[in-house]
Amino acid sequence: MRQATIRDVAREANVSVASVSRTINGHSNVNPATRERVLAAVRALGYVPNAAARSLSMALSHTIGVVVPDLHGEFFSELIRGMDTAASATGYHLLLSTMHADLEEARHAIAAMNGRVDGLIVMATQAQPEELDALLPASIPAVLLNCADGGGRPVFTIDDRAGAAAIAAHFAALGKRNILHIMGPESNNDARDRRKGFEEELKRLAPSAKLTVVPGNYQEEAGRAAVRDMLNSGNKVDAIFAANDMMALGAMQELRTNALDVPGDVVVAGFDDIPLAGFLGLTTMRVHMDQLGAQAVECLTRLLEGKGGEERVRLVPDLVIRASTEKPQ
Amino acid sequence: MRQATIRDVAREANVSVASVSRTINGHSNVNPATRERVLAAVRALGYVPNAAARSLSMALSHTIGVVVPDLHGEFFSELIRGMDTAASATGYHLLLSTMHADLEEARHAIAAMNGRVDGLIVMATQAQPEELDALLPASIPAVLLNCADGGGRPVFTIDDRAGAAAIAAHFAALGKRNILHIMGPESNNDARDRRKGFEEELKRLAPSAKLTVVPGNYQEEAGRAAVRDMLNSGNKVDAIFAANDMMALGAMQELRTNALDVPGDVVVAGFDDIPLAGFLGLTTMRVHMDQLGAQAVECLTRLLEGKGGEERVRLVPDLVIRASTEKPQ
DNA sequence: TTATTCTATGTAACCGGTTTCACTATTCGC
DNA sequence: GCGAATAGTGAAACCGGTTACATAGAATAA
Repeated sequence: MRQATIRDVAREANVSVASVSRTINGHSNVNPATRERVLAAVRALGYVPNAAARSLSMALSHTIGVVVPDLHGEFFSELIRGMDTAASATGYHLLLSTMHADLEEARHAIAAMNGRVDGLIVMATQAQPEELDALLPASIPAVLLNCADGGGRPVFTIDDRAGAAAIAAHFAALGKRNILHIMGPESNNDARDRRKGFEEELKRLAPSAKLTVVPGNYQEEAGRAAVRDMLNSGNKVDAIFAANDMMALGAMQELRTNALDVPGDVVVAGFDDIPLAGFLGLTTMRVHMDQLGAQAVECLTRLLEGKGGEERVRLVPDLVIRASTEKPQ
Repeated sequence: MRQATIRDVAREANVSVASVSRTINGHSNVNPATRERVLAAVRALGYVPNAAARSLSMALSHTIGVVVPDLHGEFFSELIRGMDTAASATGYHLLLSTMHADLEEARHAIAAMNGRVDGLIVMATQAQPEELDALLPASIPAVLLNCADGGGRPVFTIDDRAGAAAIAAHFAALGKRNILHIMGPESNNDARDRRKGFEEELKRLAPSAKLTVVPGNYQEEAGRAAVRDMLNSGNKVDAIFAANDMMALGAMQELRTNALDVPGDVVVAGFDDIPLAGFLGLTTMRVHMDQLGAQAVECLTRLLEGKGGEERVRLVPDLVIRASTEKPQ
């Protein structure tokens, strides 16, 4: 069955399309009697305005384009949930494209959004600032997520350095002085920032502390391997900070397998606060992806309404202290 | 900066808009020299076709509208990931709306998609078939997720009954005869199906078994409470099937708190296979939300291309046997 | 050579809305 | 009771694409 158009409604109600449009959009200068006739016709025909036509003629779609990489697990859904909540609160919709790896795909995704979205939210963890800039159309506003540099565009990031620094402060306060950091992939911005933040804060608060950094890949097994190597080398650390929870959990398990007590002999902390961390009592930094998404959307809608310019927000994660660094009372 | 339009390109290349359009869309009847001039103009102006205009004139958007409830945790992201992968493989985009609770919101979300999408994928766990039918426009195809009845439309569901039956079979094979089922919310279709599938299969395979069913709400605490009640009542069950993993984990913890061995004294199984389940050794049914999403998209694209009609697919979850029902070797 | 096909291109209508502008019929001020 | 302001309405242009149709010129057939 063909969808009724505004002209069908106009014919049915014996008015012009202009009157129908005015009625639909709640303009004031419509006679109540006319309005009623139009609304009756709308109901009778089951008329629903065509969003593409409206976008075209108004040059406005009330839609936000979202381009994100293939995030794993909770993060993705929390980010989207946060965006969606903020967007629907202000009457916006979300056009979603996930971007698997390469930039060419991102370019294509963004091109396909031209005309359908009023603004863009782009998360490109690995892209270089200048690549990213070439990607984004100059014609519509964009907000970036988790980027080092936005080239004049608002950027919202998780403050990995501050988060890692909080762990360093926690370790320092506990009096730990021989510390192991299991890093994430070197290519990853987050991983580098977490290392840097941790290292700097530790040096500041406990200059005498010894810090060993070993590579990892965000997988549980990397945490295990790091602990095994540590034990084999005879290096007796008293605290471990892994760049994410999965590695921290691996490390914790391996320590216990080797009859070391956590937190008695070694304290362990991670980053992210995945659900498992709460269940297994891992101290970690809680990252609020939903807030990140919501704030990005709010910033973009502000931009779309002409108010607000560049912004640079770093969302600081919360330190969640659990049994892995604190003796049970 | 204003986006270049097709007329700008036509002027720049000294041709008509028709030639530009033909070049862009790869029609054959364009002179190579003209094509080159057009492509040069496109590059010079940074022209990107306006998707809204194209949708309008072709009555085709290459976009799929997705309306899903606010799913918790992994499910949402896996579902979307599955859809996105399948969609982008066939050149489609995803316009997402999450629907918090009420139908009015769903109606609004669907109305806003009119003209923007070629088809719909709708998941409405609580809506009645007739309500749902009234919601969906007759003008575009739709595929339903997790619905009892599609009223002629394709339906893709997780086969909760078969999944629950698999647990029943597992328990029966283990020789368990005094069994507790912790249900999900009564209002929930999934919860009712899981109970039904479990009950029926158990009756079939072990008619002598005694089954107690207690209410729950999918929260961890409900699992704990159910075990406490069970212990207080003196009912000595030897197997517990909770309608989801969180309740199963709560039950498992409470059993161990009360010095009961899992799986020695009581075996425990859940449903969903959340990441925690793997970590804590909980036997459960693995639900493949990504496959559900991907298959729904593939079905819809088939529908959009005119091939394929009604379909009813039940995706059977996999039984994953872990330490909570099986003695370690 | 002339009639006929074919290729390449342009003109203009159309998709379904919004909105400017012109116009008529009121209502208001005096 | 008359001119001015105002409310209500419709015709038509426009948004940026696609495409049916017309047409001119070149290639082919007779």
